[in-house]
Amino acid sequence: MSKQAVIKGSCENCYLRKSPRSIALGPREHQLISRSLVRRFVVEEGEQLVETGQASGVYTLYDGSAFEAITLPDGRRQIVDFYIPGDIIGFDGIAGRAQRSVTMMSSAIICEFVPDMLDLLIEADAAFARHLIAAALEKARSLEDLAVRLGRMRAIERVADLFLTIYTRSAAINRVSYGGSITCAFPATHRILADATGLTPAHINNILRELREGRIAVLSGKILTIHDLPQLEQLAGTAAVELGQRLIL
Amino acid sequence: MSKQAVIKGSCENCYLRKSPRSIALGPREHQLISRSLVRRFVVEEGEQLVETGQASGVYTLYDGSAFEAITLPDGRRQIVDFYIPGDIIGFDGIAGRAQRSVTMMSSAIICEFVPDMLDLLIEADAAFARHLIAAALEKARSLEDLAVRLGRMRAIERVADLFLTIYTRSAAINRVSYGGSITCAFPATHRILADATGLTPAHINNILRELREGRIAVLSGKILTIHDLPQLEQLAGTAAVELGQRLIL
DNA sequence: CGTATGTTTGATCAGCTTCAATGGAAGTGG
DNA sequence: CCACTTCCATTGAAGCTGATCAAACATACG
Repeated sequence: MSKQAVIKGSCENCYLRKSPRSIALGPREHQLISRSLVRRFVVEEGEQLVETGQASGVYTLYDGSAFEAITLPDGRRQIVDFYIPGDIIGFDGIAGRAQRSVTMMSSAIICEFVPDMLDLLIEADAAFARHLIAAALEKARSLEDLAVRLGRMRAIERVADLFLTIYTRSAAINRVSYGGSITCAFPATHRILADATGLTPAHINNILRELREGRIAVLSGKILTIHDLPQLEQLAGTAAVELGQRLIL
Repeated sequence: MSKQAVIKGSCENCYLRKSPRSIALGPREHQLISRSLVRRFVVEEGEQLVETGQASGVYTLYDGSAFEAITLPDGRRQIVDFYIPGDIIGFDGIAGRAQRSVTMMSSAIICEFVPDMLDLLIEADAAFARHLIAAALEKARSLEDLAVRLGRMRAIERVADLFLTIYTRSAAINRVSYGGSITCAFPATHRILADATGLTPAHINNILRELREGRIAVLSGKILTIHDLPQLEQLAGTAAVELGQRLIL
């Protein structure tokens, strides 16, 4: 955690808010958000945002990508969420929770807010409280999907489902390019994929080859390329859905 | 869904609220809750609370036990949550979400509230909004634990972890008896255990035998008996924690 | 009693893990 | 600019965990 930067402008004009899927907020909320912003800083690839057990604030991922993992006493690790630009990190209090960590998959820019910002916003506006509840429930929903993936899918289905999720979420923030094939950023190593799908890196490698040779999807050079979306959807057992609006701080 | 019953008394005096872990509410909240209660009715073992795709209200499980499951197109099923008395069902809108169902594991009594009760309460009181957010985040937290169980634990650890969770949550509502061994209600079939742990009924049976012969825990006659809590905790990789306060509607 | 549902057991097998070794790519210091 | 290091991807052999399938048994229930 390093390199504090100068903050220019207000959060109201944040580029992340330009998205049509960004929930509209009132002037009071904008003011509260801007005032709650503490700093914006860079976290390098591989570094963790919050060291275990430390107090922390609320963050948003301004740019870059990251994952949240839970580690068992013997070192086994389960990745429970991926973060992309615009996502709120730590509003569920990662800091107080042992063995939970957020690690950058690329060099990232983080906005840090004061720890009690959410309380202030809830107090200020019932509509905002509803947005926060919606955000929390959306997190729960995606964790339920993760449970299905881990508990009841075979290896290739798990990877397909993960890829589809990454694609869907990237599309929701306009970070997908459609030039013949669909491509979006996903700087995950095989180990990261393994820890996200409950598999081993060796087997992930087999699955990726299978997807590559089937001309379904390729992960290479930190870029996910989807050649055959219908087939990916069939493997995942779900169609790629358009995501609804989401809260941007 | 059947047998509508007469409702006597207000929610303020609900027996579920007697627990020391029940979050204290103000008079206005009590009034709003009581007024939002539509009916109380019985759902029989094996029946589902919400048929897929139907509109529904918000419920609490007044008595009995249930599970929430997600079903894949080909019939594979993952149980993502268990419910015990006092739990709120459907505040995340199970009704609108395909392939999601809540099934009773025993004959159960359900309190149904009006669908927009939560909005009313959020509007009425910021403190209540915070409780709801806390409840949603607690749900997310337990789903993260589920992900670890499914993704990174071996079979016996998964079952031990599940048993520990059931015990911890039962203890939080005073539904555990400590007579030499620890016992609490858990009317799950092997198939239910299998769908909760990502295993098969046949293998669940092997694991239960192992736990039984190791004098660690026994599941028999809808009762979970824990003979050796420390060993169960070691298998699960966690100590049984005392749960904090929770919202009772 | 007969039926349905759940439990128990065994044989066989597949999917994924484990372990080990090789190769490639990117970064670092001389 | 090269040698060195390090991390990651790739591959293969062997083995284990847990799945699958099938059948017998127990239990509850109408």
